[in-house]
Amino acid sequence: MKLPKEFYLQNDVLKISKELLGKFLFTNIEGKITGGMITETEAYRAPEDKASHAFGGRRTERTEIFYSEGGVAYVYLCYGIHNLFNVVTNQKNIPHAILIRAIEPVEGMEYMMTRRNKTKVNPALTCGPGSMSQALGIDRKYNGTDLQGNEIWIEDRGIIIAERKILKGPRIGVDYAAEWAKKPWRFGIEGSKWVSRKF
DNA sequence: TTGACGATAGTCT
DNA sequence: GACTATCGTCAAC
Repeated sequence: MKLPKEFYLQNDVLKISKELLGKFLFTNIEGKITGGMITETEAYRAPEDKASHAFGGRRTERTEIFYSEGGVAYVYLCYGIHNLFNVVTNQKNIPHAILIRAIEPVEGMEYMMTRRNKTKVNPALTCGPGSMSQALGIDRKYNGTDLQGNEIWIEDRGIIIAERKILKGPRIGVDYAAEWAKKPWRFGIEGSKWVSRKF
């Protein structure tokens, strides 16, 4: 069951970030279906969130997709090397997004290992936002992709992560955002080894 | 037109 | 644990 459009239109990006844990992210790229269960997310809540690219309501060619209605992908290049995949949420003109940082592999392990040049299925394969995107074949071409389509989508397979099983911690790599960097807006599944770093 | 700077990951110590 | 490759983006010149 693909998550419906309404899921992404909810207004509480922190709540959606937690609800995405235990959902299944899939891609069908170059004829290869790959995917897994989402185990780690981070919320970005502009305009007030200094750590967001859309901080202060900034609109540029890159950030424009942030202002779309929820349910589309925001993919950008970080450090000149890594493609980072985000889900845009909320109503049109409200620039909220969720960075998907890690998945537990479920489908198409062979393809993911080839893309990542790895020989084992372990957290290095799909944990960390750059690694995950590479494993799934996501790059900047997919910026703006509608998650209701057949290239990238998220499924609900009936797994619910209880609030008490959700780990929370400060977001990674956003120290420049001062007090906003300290907010516990990074979420993970307790006990999962499929996370990019310890909480 | 140009220069400073990352929402990282892999390698080396 | 420290070091850094590498290039698109953005704001200033």
